[in-house]
Amino acid sequence: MADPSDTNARPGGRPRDPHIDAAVLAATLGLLDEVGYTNVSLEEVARRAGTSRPAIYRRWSNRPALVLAAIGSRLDVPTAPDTGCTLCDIGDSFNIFLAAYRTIRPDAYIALYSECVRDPELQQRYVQTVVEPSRDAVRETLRRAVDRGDLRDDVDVEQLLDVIASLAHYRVLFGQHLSDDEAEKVIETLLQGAAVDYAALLAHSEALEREHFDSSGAHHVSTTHT
Amino acid sequence: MADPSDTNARPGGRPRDPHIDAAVLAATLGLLDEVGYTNVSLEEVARRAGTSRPAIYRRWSNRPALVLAAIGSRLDVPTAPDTGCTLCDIGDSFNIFLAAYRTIRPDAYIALYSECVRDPELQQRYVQTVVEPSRDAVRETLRRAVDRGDLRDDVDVEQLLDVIASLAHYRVLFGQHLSDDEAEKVIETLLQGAAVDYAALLAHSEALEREHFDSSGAHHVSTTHT
Amino acid sequence: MADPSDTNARPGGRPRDPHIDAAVLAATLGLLDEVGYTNVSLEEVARRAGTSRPAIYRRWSNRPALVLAAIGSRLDVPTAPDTGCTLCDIGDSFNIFLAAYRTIRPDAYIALYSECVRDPELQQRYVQTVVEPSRDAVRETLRRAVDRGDLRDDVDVEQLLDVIASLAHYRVLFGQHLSDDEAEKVIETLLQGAAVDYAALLAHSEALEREHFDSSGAHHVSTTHT
Amino acid sequence: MADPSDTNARPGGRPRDPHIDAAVLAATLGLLDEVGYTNVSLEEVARRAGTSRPAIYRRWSNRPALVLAAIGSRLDVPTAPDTGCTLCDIGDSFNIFLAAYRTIRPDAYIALYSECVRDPELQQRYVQTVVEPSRDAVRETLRRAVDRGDLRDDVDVEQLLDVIASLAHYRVLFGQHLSDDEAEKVIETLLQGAAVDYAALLAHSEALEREHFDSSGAHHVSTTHT
DNA sequence: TGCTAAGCGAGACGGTACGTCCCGTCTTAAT
DNA sequence: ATTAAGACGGGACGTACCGTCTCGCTTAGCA
Repeated sequence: MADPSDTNARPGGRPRDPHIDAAVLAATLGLLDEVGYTNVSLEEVARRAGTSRPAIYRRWSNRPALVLAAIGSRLDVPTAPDTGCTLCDIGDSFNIFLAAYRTIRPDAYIALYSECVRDPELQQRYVQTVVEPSRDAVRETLRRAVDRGDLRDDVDVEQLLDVIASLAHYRVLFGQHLSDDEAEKVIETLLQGAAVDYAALLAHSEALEREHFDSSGAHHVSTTHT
Repeated sequence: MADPSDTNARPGGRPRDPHIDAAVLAATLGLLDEVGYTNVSLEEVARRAGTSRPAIYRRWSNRPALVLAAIGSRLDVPTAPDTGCTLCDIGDSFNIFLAAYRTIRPDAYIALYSECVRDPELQQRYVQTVVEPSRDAVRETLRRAVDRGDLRDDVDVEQLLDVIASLAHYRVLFGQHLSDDEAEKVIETLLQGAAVDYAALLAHSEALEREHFDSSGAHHVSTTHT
Repeated sequence: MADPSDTNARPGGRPRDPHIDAAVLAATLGLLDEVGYTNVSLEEVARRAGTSRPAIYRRWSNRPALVLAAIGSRLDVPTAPDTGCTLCDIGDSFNIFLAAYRTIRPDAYIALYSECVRDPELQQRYVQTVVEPSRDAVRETLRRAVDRGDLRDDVDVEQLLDVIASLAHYRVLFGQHLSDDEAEKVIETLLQGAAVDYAALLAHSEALEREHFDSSGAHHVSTTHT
Repeated sequence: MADPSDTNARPGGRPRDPHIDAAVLAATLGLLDEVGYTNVSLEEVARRAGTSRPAIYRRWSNRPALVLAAIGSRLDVPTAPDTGCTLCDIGDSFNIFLAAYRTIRPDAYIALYSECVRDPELQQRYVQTVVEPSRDAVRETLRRAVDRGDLRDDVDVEQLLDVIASLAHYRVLFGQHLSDDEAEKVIETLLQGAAVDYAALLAHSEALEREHFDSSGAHHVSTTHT
């Protein structure tokens, strides 16, 4: 995943110097921390790693691939908490997503991802490296909650995952990290629901739709509601 | 907002040629559509607009500022729907957020934003140009729902907004646009709640916490749960 | 000559601020001394003179015109020495030509002249400002020597002037200023002649020419000489 | 000399494309002929040569270095004539110096040299490329004349060279090329001498000096002369 | 153990685009 | 009417970096 086995189906010839791999990854991370993704130039990485640009290109096909590998080498795999307190565990989900942002400067992810997007394979690797591990952990938490009967068993876990993950990312993206209190409140809303009476809303919606369907063409949509 | 009034509080001096403004914005949008944000070079923009790089720099301080202005000039301000059907209106919220992605290629936003992030002022302008207008429209929808009594009045509208907006962005980001069906399901969860019995969960959580507090120092946290 | 009367046939309107003239010339000379002709930018001149570029252009049509005026304002008109010693006076000629180079850095002249060359009028003004005054002084010296009977009266004074002036310039140009001793030796050669027997050389030359003319076509040019 | 071997003591690395060298030199000469030194922009040279600016900078460190190389590639090395007629050979010296000005537009030399002056190494290369070859040829002519006994053997050949070279340059510089007739007259003066009686002039000068020395302090310099 | 060739390291290349300096001109307001 | 001064449109600069090519050396595997 993080190792440069990309282009490494090598039968014979001179073997690669493994010190270069390590030095390059370290230089990349250092530079990334200091100047941000956009300003990581392979030129400078090579300089710091005491090697040359082609040596890097031989290992990683391009800048995003390199940086992704470097980030992957630093990120550690999160594990799902299991405190017995469903509410606490779910509340902790946000922290799991946010952990990655405490390891690597947040803006790096956006910039990196913005380049990965252009290459399907790279994008997939990004997801596998950065996104999936956290989701796996949270997914387990949610599954457990469903299993315990704490969450409704018709809940689409994957979708709930999306909601939580996206909110975490969104807030980091726009500069306002989610506080624990806010996280708690969001969880409350998600679990309790925002509607006073969802069933009523649904009924009303269906009634309207039916009415609209009946009077097709005519525009006398009566907007009666509670 | 989109016009280059940045540096334009001019008492004397030769006035700017407005044709250049228009030509540059048009060239920028064209290039953006064709090659994506990363490959928009001011060199080429200038070439297509039939002007010079300095003329662009005089109007916009850098590439993200230019592209942001160009995008702003194309994006039109969304308005909140008011069909009388609360569920429909809220369901439409996703579309409002997604509209921006149908006007400009999605990857452009990520790449652009990843550069805006580095400059607080630019970031703010990004938010004002790209993010806020949609949020304003959706906020109105949600407010109206609360006013009607369709949503609980202790709901934090801003937070709900975040949840909806973030999900929309997240899915676009990772390449899987939200279908109408999915949107409907998400709304259902949000409004109805995911928990079987939220009150019970809360009570349990608090019980655990109390217990933990009582036995301070001792680490015999009994993980009793259903 | 030095004053900016170039473009100044002004009947009415707002009068020019004479302080600007002086400030600009001073700024030009200062800059010229510091950074050399090539690096004198009107931008910087205007800045130092506390005025604007158009104000300069209004007075002098371009950079060489300005610098020429500035140099002219510093150069003072040389006068012919008259010590009674013909040899000394002529020897002093070199000093007269070199004086200009001690007032303004030599490389400035070359660079300035290289731009003046492109405009006949400017070139003429350069000659009038920089070249002629010195030549006038030396011409007087030479005339006096002829009048006294110290120089042969079939000597072409203007040509002798060229020889002396050109040597002075040439040596400055190529970085080796003429020492007094060298000057003395050159004068000696010029006055005494380099040939052992000029008449013989002339006769031989004419003989050869005649011979060559006679045997037109045939190539038996006998190279007999002393 | 003319080739860009400046920075080319290369052990490893990709070799330079020699076509670019040739194309750039040709483009430079073409441009030089058309628009003059000052208006030779590396931008345009690169455009015409079908290459890029950095490729030029890699070969020549700056504009004067490039143009000098280009000129050097066109100039051919002059050889000393040896017609047996000393007078003719010497008369031809002017033509040797002027030949360079018939190959490349004269103003280019001034402008080029004015930029070379600022860099000692460049200036030296200018001299080697443009000045020395002609001087070498003429030096040989003069040496031969001395050897033959046609010129006095106490004549400083190098100085005589300076006089001839400087006059040639001076006249070109100031726009009046030396005609053959004028050249002949100058040679006559140089060889025959301008003074009626040089020995007398010298004696008088020395007498004056002695007198001045005797009456040190006292200023009764009697200006007696013939 | 010696030979061959694959593949390595590093240097330099050709080229794109950058952000800036400065030019010469136009415009407005003031005199 | 003409100035002073600000700002404009644009040409060119010198540089950073990209992705690639070339070289000479190292080393594994076959003889």
